[in-house]
Amino acid sequence: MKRFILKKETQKPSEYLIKYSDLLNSQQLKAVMHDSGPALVIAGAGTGKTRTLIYRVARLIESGTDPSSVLLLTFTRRAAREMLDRASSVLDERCNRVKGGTFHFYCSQLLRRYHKEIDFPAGFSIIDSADARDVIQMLRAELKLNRSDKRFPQKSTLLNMISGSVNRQIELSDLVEQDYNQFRDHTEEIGRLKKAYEEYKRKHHLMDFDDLLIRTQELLNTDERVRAEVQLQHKHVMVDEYQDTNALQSALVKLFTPYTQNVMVVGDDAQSIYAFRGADHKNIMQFPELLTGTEIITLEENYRSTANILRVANSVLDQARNKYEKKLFTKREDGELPALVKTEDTREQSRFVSQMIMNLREQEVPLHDVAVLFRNARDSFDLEIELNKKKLPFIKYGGQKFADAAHIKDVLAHLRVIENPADALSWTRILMLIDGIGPKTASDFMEWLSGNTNPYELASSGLVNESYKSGLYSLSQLLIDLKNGSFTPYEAVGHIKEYYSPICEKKFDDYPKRVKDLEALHALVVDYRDYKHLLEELALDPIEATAIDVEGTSEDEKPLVLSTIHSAKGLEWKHVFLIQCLDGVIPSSFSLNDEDSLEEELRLMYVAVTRACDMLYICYPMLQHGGFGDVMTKPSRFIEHAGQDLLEPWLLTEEEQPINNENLLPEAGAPIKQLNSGK
DNA sequence: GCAGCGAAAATATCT
DNA sequence: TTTTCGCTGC
Repeated sequence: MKRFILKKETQKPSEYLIKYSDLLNSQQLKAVMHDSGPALVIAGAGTGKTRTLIYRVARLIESGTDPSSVLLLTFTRRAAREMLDRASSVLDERCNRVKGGTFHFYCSQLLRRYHKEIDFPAGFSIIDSADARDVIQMLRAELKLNRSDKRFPQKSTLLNMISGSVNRQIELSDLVEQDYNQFRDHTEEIGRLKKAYEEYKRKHHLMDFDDLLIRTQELLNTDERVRAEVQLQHKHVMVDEYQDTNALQSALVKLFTPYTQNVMVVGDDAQSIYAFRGADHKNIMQFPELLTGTEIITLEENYRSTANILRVANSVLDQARNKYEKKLFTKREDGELPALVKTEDTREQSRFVSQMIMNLREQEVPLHDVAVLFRNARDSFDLEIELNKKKLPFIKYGGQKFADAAHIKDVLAHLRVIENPADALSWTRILMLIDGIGPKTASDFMEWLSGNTNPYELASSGLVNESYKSGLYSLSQLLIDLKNGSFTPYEAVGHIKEYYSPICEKKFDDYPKRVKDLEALHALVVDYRDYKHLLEELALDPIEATAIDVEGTSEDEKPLVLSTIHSAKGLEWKHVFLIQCLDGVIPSSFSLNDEDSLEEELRLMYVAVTRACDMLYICYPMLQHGGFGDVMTKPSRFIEHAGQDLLEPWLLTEEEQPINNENLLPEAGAPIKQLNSGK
């Protein structure tokens, strides 16, 4: 029998403008050229995962795929933006028309488009977890659940439970049983609270982060027409950082999957660090079961780190109980041996790090190629003081977000009631700012507000009491102005700031700092066209950097990066300092009793180590100054047994500097290390 | 019903 | 160390 081969209608490699085969290794090329059907790319740290995705986007578009039929789901919106920008620069502008963003962002877009089908108004508000906790707190008091003799969980714990059951797609009662055994007597009340919370959100047109995902799932599961429409829009779906998706998100991937089954997911099971959000690192290995016929491509050549850094990384991973099928290799040279720096205390650690960074800067290493990483946002507080002292500019990622601060939320709440008059949460917030109005009065106003066509005429409510009359009038006047004035967000925030500043001064002792933040907010909203976009952006894509500048950063030198390890995911720097590398910090003391959590901390350590290209410095202080005197510390168990063939111990020597004893370390340029061979 | 104070408890990582 | 709770006086 004669076989006739039907050629697929794709361009031949030779016809591509971009010379993919020159730019990529064979495995990367395989992923980039992968055409149809599901694919799983297992990409170890530093193996060019992002590069592969970027070239795949370019390749698809070069082959004639309509950019708007490509969906690229990433972990942060910043990541999506950067990838598409880079794809545009290797190919052309068309790449910027690819649909990209986080699951939450894409779902919010779908829900706004199909708001009728889910019986919500298009102007629903998205609430962040701080808002969600406030609602829960309120309902908790309302349901009188806190009156019980036995301890009832705190609002954050409650939200963790509710959110956990949603994201992992398991029953709340089972979750309480498994993970919160100490509260099992309250299972029934917790269930009631969950129900009340859901009713409240529906009534006031609010959606929390989980709702964005769950409502989309419901919509696509129940409405065949919408599902078909959505699936038709995707020719290709790509998901980055798939190891950090949860059960709900993988269900969504399946629902987005077009009939062509063109789904490519990329990730590294050894870098899964979001279990606390319901992510399951096993998810990625089970992807072939989600979509049958999955092609598996593995990237193993690391281009980022020196061989010595990779050896440390591998020794971390070797401690895992869960063995990862990963043998990263590099053609890079050994490089310097990573340093293990033991300091007297946290102060000395800060002085060492800042001094080293100044030395590096003198050796022409730009500040921006250096990063300091840590487990918790607060672990860098002391260093921040030192950097300020030395006038080293830095930017910090992770920790409390700018938009989480109470004063920022206060200001934005005024805009939110304009956008969504049913947003009782924001109403309560802004009413309680007025002297004389507490929870009871605020809730009386809520009563009046529901079903009132002009909620901003607060004076006509018949609730006006002498004690808060003037405050209420000013608020009412402000809101009416905002509603009718058709201001830009910049003008609106200006008005609110004027109204709010005196309140801020009275409410907070540290108001100078907060007033400065308000200025920053004001400057920042200049780019937004309307309230809706502003509020949505701030909820889904909060300003990542929490801090801010240093005085005396005259030059436009790009700053040093301080970051939590979580926020450092996917990034790399030439020199990386890992500070506070202590047992109880990493691994966190909360994780010590649980195998799975401990394993996640180990992966976190792995992520931290693999961020470094040229040089890695692992630092820990021997003493921790606490409230009740000094506490001896233990270095992290993950590095405790690393031999001197892996990590070179550095001995810090103090140099006498009678003139200025702030500067106890050797001057820049002077040798700072000695081999601690004698131990 | 509100605000302020002191005691007690919890305490991270992020969309 | 900071946030939350409960109590007291206005």
